[in-house]
Amino acid sequence: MDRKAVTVQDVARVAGVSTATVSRALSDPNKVSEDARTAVRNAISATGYRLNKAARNLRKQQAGAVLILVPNLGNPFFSQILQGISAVFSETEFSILVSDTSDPSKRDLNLVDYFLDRRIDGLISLDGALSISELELFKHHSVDDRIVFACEWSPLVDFPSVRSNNAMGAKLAIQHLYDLGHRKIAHITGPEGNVLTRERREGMLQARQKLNLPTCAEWIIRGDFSLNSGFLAAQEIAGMDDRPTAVFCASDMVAIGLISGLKREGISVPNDISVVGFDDIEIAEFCDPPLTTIKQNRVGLGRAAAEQLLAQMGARAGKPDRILQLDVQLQTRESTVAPAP
Amino acid sequence: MDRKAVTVQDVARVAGVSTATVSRALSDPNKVSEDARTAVRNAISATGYRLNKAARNLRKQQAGAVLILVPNLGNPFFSQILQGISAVFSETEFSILVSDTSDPSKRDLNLVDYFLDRRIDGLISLDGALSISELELFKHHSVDDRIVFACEWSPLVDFPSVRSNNAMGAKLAIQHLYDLGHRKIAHITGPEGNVLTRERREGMLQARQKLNLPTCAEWIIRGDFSLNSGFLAAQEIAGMDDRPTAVFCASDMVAIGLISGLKREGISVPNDISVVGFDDIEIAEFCDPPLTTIKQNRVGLGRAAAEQLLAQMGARAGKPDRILQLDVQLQTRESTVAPAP
DNA sequence: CAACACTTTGTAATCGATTACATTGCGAAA
DNA sequence: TTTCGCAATGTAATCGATTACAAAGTGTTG
Repeated sequence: MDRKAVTVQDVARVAGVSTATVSRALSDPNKVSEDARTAVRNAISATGYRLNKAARNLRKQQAGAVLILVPNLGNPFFSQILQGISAVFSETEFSILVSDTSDPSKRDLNLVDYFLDRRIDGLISLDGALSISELELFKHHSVDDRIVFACEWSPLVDFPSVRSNNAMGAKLAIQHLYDLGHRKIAHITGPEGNVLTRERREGMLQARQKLNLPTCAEWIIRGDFSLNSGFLAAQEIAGMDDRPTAVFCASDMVAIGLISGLKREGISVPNDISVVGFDDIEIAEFCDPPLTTIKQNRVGLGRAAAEQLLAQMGARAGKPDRILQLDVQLQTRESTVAPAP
Repeated sequence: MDRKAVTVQDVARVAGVSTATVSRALSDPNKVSEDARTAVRNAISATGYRLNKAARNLRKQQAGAVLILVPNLGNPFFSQILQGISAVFSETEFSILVSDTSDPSKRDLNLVDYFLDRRIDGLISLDGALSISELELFKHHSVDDRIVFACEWSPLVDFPSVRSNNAMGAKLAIQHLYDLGHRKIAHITGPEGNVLTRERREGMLQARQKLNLPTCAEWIIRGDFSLNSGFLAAQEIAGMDDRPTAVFCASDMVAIGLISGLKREGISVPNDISVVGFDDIEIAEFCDPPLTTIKQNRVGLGRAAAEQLLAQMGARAGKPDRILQLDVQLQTRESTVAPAP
């Protein structure tokens, strides 16, 4: 195995200084003299010293890690946010732990235990659906200042949060369809209870009202962000007496499933029905037809969340912007055209 | 903040035993008497004791974490493997660290340092393209028995590896096209230097030879697994004098890009050209046309890799199966039909 | 020159769990 | 009865870095 570990003691001996000086040279170089600093530096490379994190963590009462809660790791949407988070933390001392909240084997473990066990110093949750009891435990143990929501968030608490401007996205989508001449616009929602579902639906309803568009209960179709829910919605739409001329979907996956389903029903996109998605996932550009959608900056969202958490863990006085909303853009492609006359 | 931490000392005092007994009651309950065990149990719930991982790790000289190297976190293909890995480790004491190997900020950090710093006890790499110097460092520091490759692997070393049977997948694809009556079959490869590219191409060439299919240098088109490389390949194919009647793609993304590109060239899939993908990503079923492809069990692959690593870290005597190949299946959909007469 | 501030360094306690080693007590074997 | 083995427990050293506190050295000011 490994030869015996090199410790600060060894470095101190070789450098001819005390362990305190070695430690100081490493953590706060201006605290020691020029001479000591170089002596330590030399001794370190001579001995091949490596700092033992476990010892440091024990002494400093910290963990050197943050936990990222992901609703579904297999979903590329979330993993790109993770990518942004990862990019930021890779430049720091912190490691990132990743946990899938849909994992049933972890359901009985309280999240707050991660903090209490000192396994993490902070938490970023991409899952807005944390239980109220969980959230209260966070507050009760005063770790709520080391938590940030990203993408999704919980309406039950006012923890800091980084998110896309979902309402704006919905408005952009409706306005775009309106400008093309559409008046009969349907919406396929996300899963009930999800904050993103709510924001996008509200944004849509507001835009609709402002533009004085006709409404029809039938035109609000429940979905769940998945391909399949879009596919099923197609059948519903095909069977409607008063068919909409355009559909705004709560996600690109829904939109793709919808287009696939409509085709099967003999309905052509965009000739018969225009479709707008939400997210701008990579594949949107290569669909048939290429998908008009609302573009979110996922990697940027992850980065922003990571930076927010770092700022909070740095215990800078005063809470900075608690809610950061990133702009979204309309990405026009070929799935939307003016309605048939 | 937190009230002062409860330690084994406190538990020992309350339970009326020594710290050694408390520790033993926790780690190896049969070592202590029934009485002591219950006394400790009661004292723990009375005091609200939580074990300090940093202290344990320091003393036991371990990290309680494993590192997962992912070539590209934003790619759903990898993130589903990650999901499988996560599911297994969530039932153990180990946390998982995730690192994106495409992250430039980490390029200068030697991976072996993670081991030497005792930040991890094991490593699963989804990236087969680790540098030779990196790999040699692993061996040099004798940590090569705590590493497993998943999905991809490195041909430079014989570390344990869990992978899909890529050659078999290629053969299934070619055989399927052959059975439909295709003889002129093209292939869009993955990026040069990638092991998956090699295995799939070799498998294809072998099947092709066995079936006595005509070859044509033009029909092997270089790609890189991406949507865009498929899209570009479409133009190449459109311009060929002797056009193939079917294309086997090294990934579903390539296939989707290809179909999108062919359409743009006025070539219909599957009527003019049949297309087979590889992976069976979720969206394959909802493409137009739904994609015939080779199905890999990604989550299962992640699980198997995680279990392999656990077995190795458990230092069970004897090395078990060093290379585990998971079967793949042909998933027939509508992008393949008999060639036009 | 004395007094004071400031920088640099060293000594040793500390973080909290684990475990080598020592000790006790009890029953079985001789 | 003595001796041996085994189970249960306790004492204290240990893992390796950090840091409170003390001390020594340097320079400045009145």
